[in-house]
Amino acid sequence: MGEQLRLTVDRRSPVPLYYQVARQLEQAIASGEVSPGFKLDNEISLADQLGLSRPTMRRAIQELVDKGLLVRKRGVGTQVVHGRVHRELELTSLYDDLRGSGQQPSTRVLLNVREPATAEVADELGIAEGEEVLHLERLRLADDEPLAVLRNWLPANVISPTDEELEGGGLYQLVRDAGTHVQIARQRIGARGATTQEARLLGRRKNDAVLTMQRTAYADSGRAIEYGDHCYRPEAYSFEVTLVER
Amino acid sequence: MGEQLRLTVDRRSPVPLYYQVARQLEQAIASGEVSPGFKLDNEISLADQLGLSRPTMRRAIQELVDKGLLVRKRGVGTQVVHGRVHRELELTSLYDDLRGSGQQPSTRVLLNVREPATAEVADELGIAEGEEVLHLERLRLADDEPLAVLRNWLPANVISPTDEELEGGGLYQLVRDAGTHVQIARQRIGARGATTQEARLLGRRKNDAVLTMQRTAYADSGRAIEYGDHCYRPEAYSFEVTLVER
DNA sequence: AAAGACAGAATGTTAGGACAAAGTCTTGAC
DNA sequence: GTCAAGACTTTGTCCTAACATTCTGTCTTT
Repeated sequence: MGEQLRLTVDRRSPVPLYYQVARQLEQAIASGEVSPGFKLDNEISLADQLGLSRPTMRRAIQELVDKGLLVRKRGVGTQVVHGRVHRELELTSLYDDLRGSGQQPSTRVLLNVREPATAEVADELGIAEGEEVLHLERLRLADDEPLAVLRNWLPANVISPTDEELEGGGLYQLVRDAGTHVQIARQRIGARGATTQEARLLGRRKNDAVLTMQRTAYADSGRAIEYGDHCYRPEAYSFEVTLVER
Repeated sequence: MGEQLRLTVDRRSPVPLYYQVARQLEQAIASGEVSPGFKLDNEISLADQLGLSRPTMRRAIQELVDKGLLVRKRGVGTQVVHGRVHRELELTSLYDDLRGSGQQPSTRVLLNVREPATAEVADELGIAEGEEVLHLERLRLADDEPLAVLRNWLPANVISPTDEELEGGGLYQLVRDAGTHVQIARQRIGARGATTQEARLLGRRKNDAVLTMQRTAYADSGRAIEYGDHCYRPEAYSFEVTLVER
């Protein structure tokens, strides 16, 4: 297969050079322009071809190694990994994920109130028990099929959304629009039997298996922004993770 | 809190300098020697203190930023993140995870045979249907409590373990001992009701919720090394993931 | 013919310097 | 007193350069 990687960089662009190269490489792999096992030219040669220094070229490659798309071996070279490539578990909202995969997401707001934080919520958010928090409960649907029950608690001053705003998009979009940058999130993924309420909302029976996810998200200031306790219909949703040995 | 970070490097060690520094920083954070919100000295000053160049110091810090332990902001500095720090989902075996957390892992071998690959297994391993594979089924216990049912398929020539070897440790250890380096793995995490057999093994009832994980692992050669289909008792096990916005 | 020595090729680590961009704080003008 | 301009601090990007380490294949020797 006459594979030939053609990369370019635009030095007038404000986008970092290593980032430009990484995205093009990623695109070439995702589109199948280069197939699994394809061996890249060595770093120095690639850098020369693009008029870059080796560290910059190396950084671009490293990005994709970290993502699990390329494999490097000392003394040998760099190859495109074998096996299917799929979308990563990223810091995106379920809403955006669904739209990205061609489904039609929608939201039903079940609860949108302010209340004092319970001990559990206060602990997760790192605030005092009883402090006011925004409590949201939403039912997320994909193509009008119930997919997940989303329960979230946010410190009082992060956002004050109307029901309409909640129905029009994802929670993270609202947080970003409010000028808060979500930097890091910790998730715990598990399973349990559905409660009566969850079963009713998801169209299942009580104690049928549901996939659960608890998440605490932090802003770049280090402050906790959101605690979420979600449960998903397992036939319709699963999490994917790629692990790379460094 | 009289916090003072004391780092050292050993230039005679074959361990890379950035790695030495990263591990010490990680240790200091994990042990609580520096508390959340602690502001590190700037990169140049830290590099000077250790007699390192700025790129090396920067790389050490980057490692921890990627792990979600530190947060950097341009013009401001680098801080230890708020919130609890817990063990990462890494490319380690369940066996090692359990031992690391102070529990006593054990294994009961249910099946250890060679058989022709089914279509599903062949597809996951990237081999031809009907090609010989090693098929393992194990029950993993923690402190004599059943924890997970582990089903694995490996290409025929990777390992040939005895039941005793399987009972003495994790699968990945055997693969490593055979000289194969596991480089990357893709995992899909979901949930479903337990089958009759799983329920019996795990001490649950049929259709009780179990947490499931399907994994395909690849060697650094790009060849698939293992396909696993595991299910866990959800009260006893969950997956943790840290997501970092870059 | 097989085993070991050696050279070549590729990535891994480290150094040191320069400038850019973003956030914070001080200073000065109104 | 308030607001804006500018100085300063700190991380972000990029460069050149050198040497180390590991793997592969070849060539020599036995």
